[in-house]
Amino acid sequence: MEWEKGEAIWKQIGRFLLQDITGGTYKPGEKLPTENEIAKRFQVNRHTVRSAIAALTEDNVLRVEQGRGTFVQETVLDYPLGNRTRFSQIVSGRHRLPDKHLVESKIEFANKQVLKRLMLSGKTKVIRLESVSEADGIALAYSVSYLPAVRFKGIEKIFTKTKSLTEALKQYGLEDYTRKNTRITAHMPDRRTSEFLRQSKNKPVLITESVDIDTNGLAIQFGITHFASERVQLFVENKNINF
Amino acid sequence: MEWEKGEAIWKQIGRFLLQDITGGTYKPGEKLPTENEIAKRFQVNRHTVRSAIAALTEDNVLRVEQGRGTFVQETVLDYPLGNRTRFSQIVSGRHRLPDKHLVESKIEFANKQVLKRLMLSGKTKVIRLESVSEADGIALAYSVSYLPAVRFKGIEKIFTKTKSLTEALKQYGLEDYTRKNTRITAHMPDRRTSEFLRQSKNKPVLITESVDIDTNGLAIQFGITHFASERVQLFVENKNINF
DNA sequence: TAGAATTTGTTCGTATGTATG
DNA sequence: CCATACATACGAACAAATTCT
Repeated sequence: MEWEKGEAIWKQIGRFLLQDITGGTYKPGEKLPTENEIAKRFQVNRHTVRSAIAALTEDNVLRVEQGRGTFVQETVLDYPLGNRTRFSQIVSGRHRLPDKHLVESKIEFANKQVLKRLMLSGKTKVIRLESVSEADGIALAYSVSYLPAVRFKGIEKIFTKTKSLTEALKQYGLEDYTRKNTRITAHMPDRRTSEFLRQSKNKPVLITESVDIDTNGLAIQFGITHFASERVQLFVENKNINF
Repeated sequence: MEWEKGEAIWKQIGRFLLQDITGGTYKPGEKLPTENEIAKRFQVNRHTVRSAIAALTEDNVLRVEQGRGTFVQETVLDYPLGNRTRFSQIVSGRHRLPDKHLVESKIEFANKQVLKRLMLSGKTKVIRLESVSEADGIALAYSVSYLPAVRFKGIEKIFTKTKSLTEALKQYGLEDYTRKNTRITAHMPDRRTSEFLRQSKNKPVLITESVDIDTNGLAIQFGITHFASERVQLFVENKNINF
């Protein structure tokens, strides 16, 4: 291997690695060879390789996990939290192919939390929809939604066909709805969640709880969404309104 | 132990436990006796105790951790993400006593990420402030802030005295500033962070990255805040603006 | 780092009381 | 009076997570 003079070798190695990544030799999420192997390939000391990796880590191209290896950083999806956030629109807007499939649906009595969020009371039946959202076949989120059962009877069938809650709601005459507010927490995933997201048990999930309301202010959906923290970051754009 | 007829035993046990909690026998964050011990105390089967605990967990009074025990749920602080979010105001507004103390401050050259967020370029010096935010003496967040060094020279001294960034900035003639946007992610804490937050290594942290700008649109602060996910939940209130 | 002890989670089975038609 | 369903309560055994040594 010949090195250009006048530029640090680690910088040149960094460029080589970057080419391998952009060229597709190492794909997002994939493990790079060990530092020793890379050092052998370029005929340099391991420390030189580490400098290159450190620079690429700083630039968010690589991610190093002690004891495991070096990985190509997955491109994280910026998920805006607005009052008109629609999953499919966001993903398509990023030139990625959205998909959302139903995992399970059933009708049950609402518990206290669901009742409160849907602004209901008494013994009320709700439809519980579980779904997994993907972009380019990679799982991004696992959601549980609750809708009033009387108003949206049979919505799970339409949801399965259209793969979109927005579309399904249209069939019930709901042309428009907005998000009231969103609560954000972080937790370790339970087994079910980490399996759906195909994400390590040791990586946390970002959880949003939100309520959608129709134009009359009636609650139509209470949703709990578990985002794979590895692949999604939430984003709040603050409108510059001075009160 | 005598049980009232006409009401399930587990419901009565639930009330006893709730009294112990509201009465202060078990304080927020504290561990309850084991299920077996509680069962022995009330002379019932462990399952019966579990029913009572399950109900209190549903009501967000208790929190159960497999292998560790049952704990009194800490009251979580709703932390709104708005363009005028001020830590001290939020905490005082919840009738809790805010405190924010400086851990470390130094001047260094900005790295790429900081340069980009502060909308700067070239080799620029920034002030790096590390601080821990508390409410009633309980750590809620650990923050790292970067400010342009030229403009805010010596701000760490004023910050230490006033314990508030807002106040410190006023001394530099900045009467007002707003938050541009906020990025939210979740990660496992490094050792330093989990020590500052006095939170288990196995509990995630909620991380916000945000930029504050002055009334002229100039970036004045880039901050990375690590919230104890156990004790804080973020909150986005969606303004109901129909475009 | 390997294993024991502790603690909660899950799944059997059994039995009883109560409400419903 | 009977059949059925459901909630309650107990007991035992084992699985899974965590902590400590």
